[in-house]
Amino acid sequence: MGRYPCCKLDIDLKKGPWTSEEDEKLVEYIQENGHRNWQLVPKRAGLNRCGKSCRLRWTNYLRPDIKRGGFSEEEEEMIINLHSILGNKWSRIAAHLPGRTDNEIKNLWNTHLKKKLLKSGIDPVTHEPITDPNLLLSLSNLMNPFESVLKLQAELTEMAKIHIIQNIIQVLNTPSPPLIPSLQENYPNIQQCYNNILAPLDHFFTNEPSPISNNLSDNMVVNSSILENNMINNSEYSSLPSLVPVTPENSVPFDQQIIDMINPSYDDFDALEKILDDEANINPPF
DNA sequence: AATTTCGACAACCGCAGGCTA
DNA sequence: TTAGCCTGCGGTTGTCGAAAT
Repeated sequence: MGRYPCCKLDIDLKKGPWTSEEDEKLVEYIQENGHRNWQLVPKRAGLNRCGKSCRLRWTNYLRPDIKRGGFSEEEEEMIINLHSILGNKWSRIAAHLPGRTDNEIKNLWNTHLKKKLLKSGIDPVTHEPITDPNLLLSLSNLMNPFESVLKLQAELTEMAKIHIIQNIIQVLNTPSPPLIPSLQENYPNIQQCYNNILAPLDHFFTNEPSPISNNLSDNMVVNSSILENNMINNSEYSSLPSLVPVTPENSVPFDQQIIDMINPSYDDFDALEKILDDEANINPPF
């Protein structure tokens, strides 16, 4: 039954890098006899290697139709496109690139293309734009470990703040029974809401002196125009988690928190942070 | 100049499915 | 029919040269 014993039973077989003499022997033998049975190849070629090792050396390095040298831009693009369709099916990808081996493509992917995509903000697994904060953090570490972490933290903070303001707008636009009757009466449309509530809030997110308070944290450096653009134009804004109504267990009414937030007597940023914390507990943005 | 770290790539390992004596 | 080898494949490791310290 079965075939010849497997070569792995032979413990004296050589491993590791091939010498030029071994290469010569293997090439010479295959050119004369072919390689119908890889287990016989090393024995008949006079090599102290297993058939599997010979096969790999031939298919990945010695084959005459192998294209040596670096990959062109076109080849790299093709690999990326094929990978987005086929995934880690290296042999199937290699079939579309004459002269390239699956091993070569796999190595190129792991050493170059993965990083290239990450730097472009593309997830190398899904080929979609990166949205996972953890992945973004990894990417940041890859590019500029210290500076980028601070930048990313600022961006995440900005997103959280935008989320809060989105919720404020949503509350103000909620039809009857209104969640915040007093505010809705005072600001019946979105423009008025912005003029009277959000515009003053801009000062919370800039490093300019605020007419409301002079005691704002220097860390709040989010540009108000970015904030506005995000609120009005950014499609991601609409994908933020939906508002969870404040429950009676929250001791401070939500409208009172907003009023407190824009009140000139408000002398610290703690309340806004409290709202941010509450929001995070109720409905974490990520 | 010596040593360490990093990147690229060749080679190996182990598994799954196919094949054959 | 079936035991067990063969082949292909994807993941992982090892080696070596270049760059950095």
